[in-house]
Amino acid sequence: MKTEDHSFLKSETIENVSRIFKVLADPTRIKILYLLSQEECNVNHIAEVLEMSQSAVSHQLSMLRNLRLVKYRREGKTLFYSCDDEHVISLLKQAIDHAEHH
Amino acid sequence: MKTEDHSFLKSETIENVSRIFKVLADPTRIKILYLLSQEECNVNHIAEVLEMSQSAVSHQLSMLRNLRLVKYRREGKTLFYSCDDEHVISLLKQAIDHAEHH
DNA sequence: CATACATATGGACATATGCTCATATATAAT
DNA sequence: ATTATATATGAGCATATGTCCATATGTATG
Repeated sequence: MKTEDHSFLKSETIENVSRIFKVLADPTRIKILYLLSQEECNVNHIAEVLEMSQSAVSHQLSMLRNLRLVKYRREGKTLFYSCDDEHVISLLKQAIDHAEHH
Repeated sequence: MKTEDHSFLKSETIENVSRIFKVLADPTRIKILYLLSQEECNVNHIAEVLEMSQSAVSHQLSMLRNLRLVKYRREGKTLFYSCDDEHVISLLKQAIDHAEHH
């Protein structure tokens, strides 16, 4: 196989792929996304369930929002977050499956 | 849905999932793994094709070796690396697909 | 308008990560 | 043994990341 025969990835593609996996590479975000894949949650609920500070959760949600991986709806003072990217959840669940069954 | 109804992830699972995605989160490793998914390569070839230093490539291969994502065979002075985890390659290719077709 | 509650955000700090540089190891050939 | 080639590795450094702390913003209620 010669060098010319490679199918190279566009650097834009590489950056996007990297971005997806970076999100999924942090234990906290894994927990948040997995939780949200099961049910819509408000911020304090996430913080309590995952035993994290409100601030830490909010910072992570901010990131997930910017990347369009979660969305939210408001109900009074409360924001309910939920998943907004089925494909990323699919990647996550596959990895979980793989990790659990070794 | 009550807190008790959640199916929680074991912390060991979370760590393993995180480990998988951390590997895939770096552009350099994405390129290396994608290249190796196409053909078996020796270290210098990888360095040339990806325009990286031999040292940088070798460090990354060391990591990928420790995580059993790549294997190698020796031919004289030369080491030929190839992929050794089909599941991780599958995750990578899905993400590439997703990133390319937006 | 004052207060309380829910969430967001900016700055600081500690840790992790990936690269470079220099050097070590391994193998082959002379 | 000496030299050349291929790869590995340790130390150091610059950048990125995730959390805490303090504070700001937004919304409802009295």
